[in-house]
Amino acid sequence: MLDLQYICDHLDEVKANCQNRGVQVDISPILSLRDQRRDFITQGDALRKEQKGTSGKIPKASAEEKPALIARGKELRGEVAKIEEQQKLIEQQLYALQSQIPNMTHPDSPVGRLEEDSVTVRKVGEKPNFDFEPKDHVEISQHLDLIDFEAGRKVAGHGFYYLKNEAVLLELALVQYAIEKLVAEGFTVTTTPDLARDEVLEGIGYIPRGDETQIYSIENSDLSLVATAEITLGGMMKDEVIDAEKLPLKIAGISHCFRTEAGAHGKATRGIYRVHQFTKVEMFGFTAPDLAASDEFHQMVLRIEEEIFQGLGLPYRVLDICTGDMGGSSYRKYDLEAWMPGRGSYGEVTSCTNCTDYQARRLSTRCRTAGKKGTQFVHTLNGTAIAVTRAMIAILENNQQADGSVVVPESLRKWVGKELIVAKK
RNA sequence: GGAGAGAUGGCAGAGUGGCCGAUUGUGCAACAUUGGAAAUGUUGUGUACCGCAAGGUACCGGGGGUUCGAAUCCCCCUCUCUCCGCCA
Repeated sequence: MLDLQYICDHLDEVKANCQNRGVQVDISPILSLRDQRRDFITQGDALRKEQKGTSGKIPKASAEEKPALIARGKELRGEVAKIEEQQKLIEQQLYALQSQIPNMTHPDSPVGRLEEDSVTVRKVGEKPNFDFEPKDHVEISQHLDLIDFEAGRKVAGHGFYYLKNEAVLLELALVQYAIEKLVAEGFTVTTTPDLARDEVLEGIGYIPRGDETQIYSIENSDLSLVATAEITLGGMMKDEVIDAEKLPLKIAGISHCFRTEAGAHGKATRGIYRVHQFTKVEMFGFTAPDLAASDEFHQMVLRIEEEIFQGLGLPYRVLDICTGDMGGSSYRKYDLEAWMPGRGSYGEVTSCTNCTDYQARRLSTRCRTAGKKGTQFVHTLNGTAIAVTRAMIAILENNQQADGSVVVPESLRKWVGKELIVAKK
């Protein structure tokens, strides 16, 4: 979330930003809530001060004075409790309102509401020229016996699937390929929990357990299945104070991602494009709290994402995502969309986001700079290295041959163990 | 799963109802001393919130309770360690 002081001092900018982001929220009560909160704190502090003074006098007081002091102490206890309760109520309202306000936006981000308002920064790679009618990944995987949708539906329902045969090798190869790259780039690699506490989800900007939640939650617990390792990686430094000299922290994680995809019915539901579970390698960064540092990190993450797809030989385009299409935590966001011949269009395969201090404030992840007083909230960034299902669609569809076989990208062959995936007999 | 021990400031480690936001050691910083260093000495050294400031309030794993007053007493939870059992 945004800093309360900042919101109050920049009311008009924040309002305009909400407008650009397509977030409907009336932020005008915030000033009065802020003032009420301050009054309760001031009153509470004064009462507690008197309380301390009163109880402090008791051991030294004479027998005659004591009863009056004790009586006053009792009174004060009640008053303090009353004020604290009111303060808590106001703070809940304040928190609820503050949580609805999205992050501020990079001045260069395109303003717009729709996907189409995002700007294509560049296109890289050549789309394949087929001298036959290209199939989509569902047909290809049926022909090559790579994905069992039927079994997935039977066992876990629509949106679940079994990878089979070379698809399994491809998943493992993609993960290995991404991890090898990230180790070379100086990332600390991890495997993360696939579940996280709700407060961590909220800190990152997800809303578990709401009506429109995208999150699977575990009953009778405060745990939810993660929608991305961004959650578990960002949560790693919750409540920590990092020495500024150690920044930036570059951490990557392998996790499974679970999404209910509520409200996505009828929207590209064919195949493994939109599924309830997939495997992903994610990058995460904690940087010093200044825009120069986090912008630089953001560009690095984008560069790595592009190099990963260049290394796979897949054509893609880079989008500078418009204000209406980024999440609440985002300050700036780029997506990579790979060419997917089966759909005849580009499909999102990665995204990378600079969240500035928006997530860090709620997670209370701070840094200490030598010579600077106090602590500051760090900046956080995240980006996809490989989302296995989406990458696999692009590989199968772009590398298909006239005879129905699929060429394995050269960079994956050492793990897949073959150059060509052909139909089984 | 069973039994026990514990959680205090960067770290170590006192503190069992008021004089404790917290003894002390250590680490760190500044200064003094020195040709320079070691050693030594002095001073300082947490975070958050409210306030223009002076200052104030909160925080001893987390939450609740008892009390005029809680690091200290009571209840619940979490985590760590040791032992036993079980297990991929």
